[in-house]
Amino acid sequence: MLSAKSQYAFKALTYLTEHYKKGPVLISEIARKKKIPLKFLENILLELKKAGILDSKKGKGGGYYLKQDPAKIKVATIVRLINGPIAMLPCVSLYFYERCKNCDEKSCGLHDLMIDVRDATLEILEGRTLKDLVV
Amino acid sequence: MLSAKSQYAFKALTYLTEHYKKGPVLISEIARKKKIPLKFLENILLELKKAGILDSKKGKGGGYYLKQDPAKIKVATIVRLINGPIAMLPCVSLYFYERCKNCDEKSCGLHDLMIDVRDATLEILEGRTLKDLVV
DNA sequence: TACTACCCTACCAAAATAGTAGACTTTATC
DNA sequence: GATAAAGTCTACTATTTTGGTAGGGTAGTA
Repeated sequence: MLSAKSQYAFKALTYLTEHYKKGPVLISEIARKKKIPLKFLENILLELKKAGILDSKKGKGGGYYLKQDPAKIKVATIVRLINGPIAMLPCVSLYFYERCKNCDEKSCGLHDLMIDVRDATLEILEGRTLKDLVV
Repeated sequence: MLSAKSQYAFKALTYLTEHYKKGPVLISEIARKKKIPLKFLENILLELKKAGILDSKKGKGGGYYLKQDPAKIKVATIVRLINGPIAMLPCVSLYFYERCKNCDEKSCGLHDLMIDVRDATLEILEGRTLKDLVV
């Protein structure tokens, strides 16, 4: 399941997508409109900025805005960033790989199955962008 | 990600699948062979028994065994039982549905996306059984 | 230079996860 | 029927993750 943090991130990003190219948006405005705890949202937006998804302007008239075209920001990227691995097992994760304890990957049926699940999931998450989230 | 508990459950079930129709298997044997903490495994097997997946025999010569044909036990069933929801959002879960806070499901892009992810995942998890986990 | 708004570190509480303890019950077999 | 084997059950504890808060620092703009 996506964490609350991830859901907040998507709500904020959706809001910023709707305001793309319309100047910086205040954290407090996003928090109010999307009903997200203000300080928690600050952390999330800062994280997205450090990852290169958002940029910000300080001082009066400042705020956050999308650094790239929302049609170029994949949903998969956001999930990995805020929520962590997409795969159901560490040993089949592309970006967070860890070897399994006590399980030979070459002869593990669960391993093979979870690769299929991962690929099916990625096919969707890699193919959709923030733009697709706005209806 | 699947919890450690879920991974233990699958290891144990795989072992029992390999011993299907060969009489009861000791908890301690499974724990030793699959390197699972004994008491933790006890809880897991008991849970699987209460759910109707396993059955057991008490006393000397006792142990656990699969109640049904491993080719008829879906992976999805086990995941739901031990790990919980398969969907990435409560509002798109078939078995653990909960309404979203502050999100109208009819106009939520994330909602629609996650339904697609859920269906792609289920297509695989509902189609494979314990038998498929044994290579 | 004062105000605004993001930046940053640290902290805290609650919930979920992982694992343990120990007493109890049932059953096979000698 | 005694005994030992083996699952049953309740409860507890420790650790990690998650969700959220506090408050001062820093930079930009008018």
